[in-house]
Amino acid sequence: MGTLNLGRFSDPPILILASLAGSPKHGYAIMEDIEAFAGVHLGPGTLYGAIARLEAQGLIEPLPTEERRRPYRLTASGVAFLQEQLTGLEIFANMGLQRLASI
Amino acid sequence: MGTLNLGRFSDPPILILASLAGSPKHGYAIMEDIEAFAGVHLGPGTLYGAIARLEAQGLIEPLPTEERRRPYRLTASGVAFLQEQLTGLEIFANMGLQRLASI
DNA sequence: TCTGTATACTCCGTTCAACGTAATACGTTC
DNA sequence: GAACGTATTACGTTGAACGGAGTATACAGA
Repeated sequence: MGTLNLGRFSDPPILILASLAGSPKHGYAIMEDIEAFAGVHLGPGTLYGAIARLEAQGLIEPLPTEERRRPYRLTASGVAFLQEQLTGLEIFANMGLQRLASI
Repeated sequence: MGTLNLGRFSDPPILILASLAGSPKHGYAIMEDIEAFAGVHLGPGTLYGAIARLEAQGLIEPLPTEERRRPYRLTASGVAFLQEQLTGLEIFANMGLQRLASI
C-alpha cells in the first residue's frame, strides 16, 4: 500500500498533531488515522503517553468525554506549532532531495 | 537566522545523512553543516553516536583518515534510504499543511 | 447465553537514542 | 604559553518510545 514509511522520523507527537489537524479525535481514532495515512502503528503506551505530554504542553486540549471516548483538538498554539514544524520539515525535505539529485 | 527549528523532528541520523548528501564530510564538518542549514546543534555524544550507528547499518562508510579527520560518505543504500525518508517526509508535510489550511 | 471481537483506555517495565559534560590532543594565533 | 579552534573519545543521565498485560464496555453471531 502507499505507506509513507517514515521510520524513526515518525515522531509520534507530530503524527498526532497532524491527525488532529484533520478533525478532533479520541485516542483510538487517532491511532487508526495515523495507521491509515502514514502506515505507522503506535502502541497504546506510545500513543496515550504522547497525548498526555501534548496536553501538558498546551498543544492539544480535551473535549467533553462521550461514552468512553476522550476526544482532543488542537489549541491555537498547537496549530501554530504544527504549522511551524511542517513548514520547516517541507523545506528540509526539499533541500535534502535537491542535494540528493546532484549526486 | 532562517533556522528551520525542526524541534524533536530534528532526527539526528537524517540530518547527518542529508548533510552527507551534499558531499562527504568528517564529524566536525557535519556538525557545522547541520548547524548552518537546519539551525540544529548536535553535541559530540549525539553526533558521533549517530555516526557509529549509521555506519553499523551500512548507510554511511568511512573514507581514508586524513590527519585527525575521519570523513564519511553515503553508501548506495544510504542514498536509497535517505531518498525514501525525504520523499515520505515531503508527502507527510504537504498533507499536514493541507489539513491545517482547511481549519 | 456464551464466545469472540472491536472499541477505548490505563498501567507497567524496559530499552536505547539523545544529550550534555568532561576530557584529550593537535595546530595555530595572539 | 595562554587561549582558541579543530576533532574526536568516553561517560553518565534522562526520558520518549515501545510493547505487553490488563480492564472494561458493547455488540454480533453461534
